[in-house]
Amino acid sequence: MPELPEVETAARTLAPHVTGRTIVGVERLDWARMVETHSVPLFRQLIAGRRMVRAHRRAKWVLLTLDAGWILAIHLRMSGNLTVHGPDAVARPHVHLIMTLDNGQRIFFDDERKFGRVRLLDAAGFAALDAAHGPEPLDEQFTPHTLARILSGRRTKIKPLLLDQRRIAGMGNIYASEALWLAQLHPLLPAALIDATGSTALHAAIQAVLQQAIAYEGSSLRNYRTSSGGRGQNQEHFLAYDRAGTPCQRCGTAIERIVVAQRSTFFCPLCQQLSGPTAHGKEL
DNA sequence: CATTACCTGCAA
DNA sequence: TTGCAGGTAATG
Repeated sequence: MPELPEVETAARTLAPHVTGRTIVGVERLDWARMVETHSVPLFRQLIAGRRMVRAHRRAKWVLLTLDAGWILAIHLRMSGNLTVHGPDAVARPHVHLIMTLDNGQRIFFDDERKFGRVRLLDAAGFAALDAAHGPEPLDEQFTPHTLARILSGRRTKIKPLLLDQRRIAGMGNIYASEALWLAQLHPLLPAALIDATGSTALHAAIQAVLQQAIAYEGSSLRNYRTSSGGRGQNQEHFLAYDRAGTPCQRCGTAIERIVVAQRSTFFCPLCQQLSGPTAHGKEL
């Protein structure tokens, strides 16, 4: 499920509930593979008694900064949700991690498909995680020039490149299609063939698509909920994703679905051409 | 580069 | 029953 906007929403809505609170213990942890860095007993022991200093996001990781130099990094993968509940809330069986706080509130990590992961990282571990990811697309340092350098010389198709977390952090299957639609770039266009006009348009499109989605608290298709339990609203504003057969909002042509790098990809065959006057591409 | 694996649930 | 789902890592 979650891409950058959903993870950002999760971190933001979690922050006021966790900042300054202490984790008194782990009430449930029934899926051992979830914890990638430690055995379950050691993990339970290490986070018990830790005070949480901050909740934020890097790439698609929710980061809970703890005292004693630890960072609890949580990846929601396809179906994960982080929610906050009171002492009496009943956790459904898909909740595989429950952390109890010193005020009686509990954090549920609900994860139907069990792909979600948590890591308890020290400073070096976090530095490695950070270094494994490309720039944050909403940072000031991410400029059209940054993007142009990422694209230059890469023979890979633009859509899979946008999904490569080592190149750009946080984009996923929904927002890659949305950004390419907005920038009028064909998903199969080789990255190196995108000219300055195209990379400038793509830069603006990536930021616009992500900022809009954050403003709507993410896209809720199946599983995703905000940390307070609500649905995001951005799915009401898709212009390409999941719109195969419906008219393009620019030109009226039916949106098409193709498979690129094993992922569903949606685009307008008229507005997003591999070459031609609207292609923003170098001559092929 | 493509395929498979990891998991579960839902719709066609 | 089959195919598909917002992600990623591990294989040929």
